[in-house]
Amino acid sequence: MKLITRNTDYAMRALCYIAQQTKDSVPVTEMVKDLAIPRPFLRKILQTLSGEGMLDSYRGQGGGFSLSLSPSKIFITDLIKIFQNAIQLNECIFKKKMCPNRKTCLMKREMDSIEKDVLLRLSRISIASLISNGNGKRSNRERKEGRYGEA
Amino acid sequence: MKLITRNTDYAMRALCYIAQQTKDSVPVTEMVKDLAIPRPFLRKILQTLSGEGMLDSYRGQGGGFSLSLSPSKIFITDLIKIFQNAIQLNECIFKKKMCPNRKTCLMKREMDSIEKDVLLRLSRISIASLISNGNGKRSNRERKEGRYGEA
DNA sequence: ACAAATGATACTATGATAGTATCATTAAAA
DNA sequence: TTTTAATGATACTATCATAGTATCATTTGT
Ligand code: FES
Ligand code: FES
Repeated sequence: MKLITRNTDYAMRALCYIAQQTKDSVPVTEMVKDLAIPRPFLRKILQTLSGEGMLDSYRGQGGGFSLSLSPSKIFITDLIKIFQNAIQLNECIFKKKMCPNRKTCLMKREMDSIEKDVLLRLSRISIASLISNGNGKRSNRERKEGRYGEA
Repeated sequence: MKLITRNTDYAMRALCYIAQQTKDSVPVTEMVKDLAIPRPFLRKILQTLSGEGMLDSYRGQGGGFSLSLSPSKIFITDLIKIFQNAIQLNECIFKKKMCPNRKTCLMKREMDSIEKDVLLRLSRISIASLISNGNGKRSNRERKEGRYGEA
């Protein structure tokens, strides 16, 4: 019963890391040093993020990755969508088969409600909200713009 | 991202089913007919429940299973504990390794909080609460009318 | 030219989930 | 007492998601 898988989690942290750098772009080599994530795995994750438009990438020497979006506009739910399968807490096994009445099925109703709650709460966690407090310094960009986490 | 796996779900439904029977004990054969769960799988699940003290079992012809506890004292969290691994929504991957400060780690704090919420809500769902309304086996009338629920 | 980076893509490993399959034992009923 | 219908115990298999690895190609700054 895991809500967050490693690639999602790693992605979060990598994005936090990048957000906190002042450089124009951050290479994997550097992240690996600080984040202790297996290099090929992190590379794959970053490539995916790049493909999904969350990161801009720069090839060649001196290249690396930078955020495409403001840290306050990147939410953990975005990453879940990218890296994890269905956000679906229970599968409603007896679809058409036998549940007497899906509209009144308490099991389904409760699960749906819990799921809604979870997603709502997750959808409030942004990169900005994570780096704005305790998890490290704020970026220059944030400091300049006076942004404090939160959407 | 699944909160409830099949064995937990099947267990819930089987328990609901048993709770609704008037007989002293319900055999697997009968449950399989109505619940459309693969027989050997359901058998395994019920054996586990029996071993865990959720069901009493009666061997031999005319045997079967009956609830050991009142339906209002069987909660979905009990079943999750029995059938699923750790209830742990995120794994806190960077344990002692690198998280600047575990006490202030926002990621961890948020996840812990969400997890607590989910468990609280799940801990309120009992067999009794599920059978009190529309759920569980189809009534004789429904069976006669050939109604197969569905939304 | 070389070194340092990403892009693309295919492959492998592990573990959890979701089952199946058998044989042994018990107990009611014929 | 034999048959039959049930559970007990236990081992096996299949599938899928997660969690990675491994290579080669391409780009780009020095
Ligand atoms: S089982 Fe899916 S709606 Fe009741
Ligand atoms: S990463 Fe586990 S506490 Fe911050």
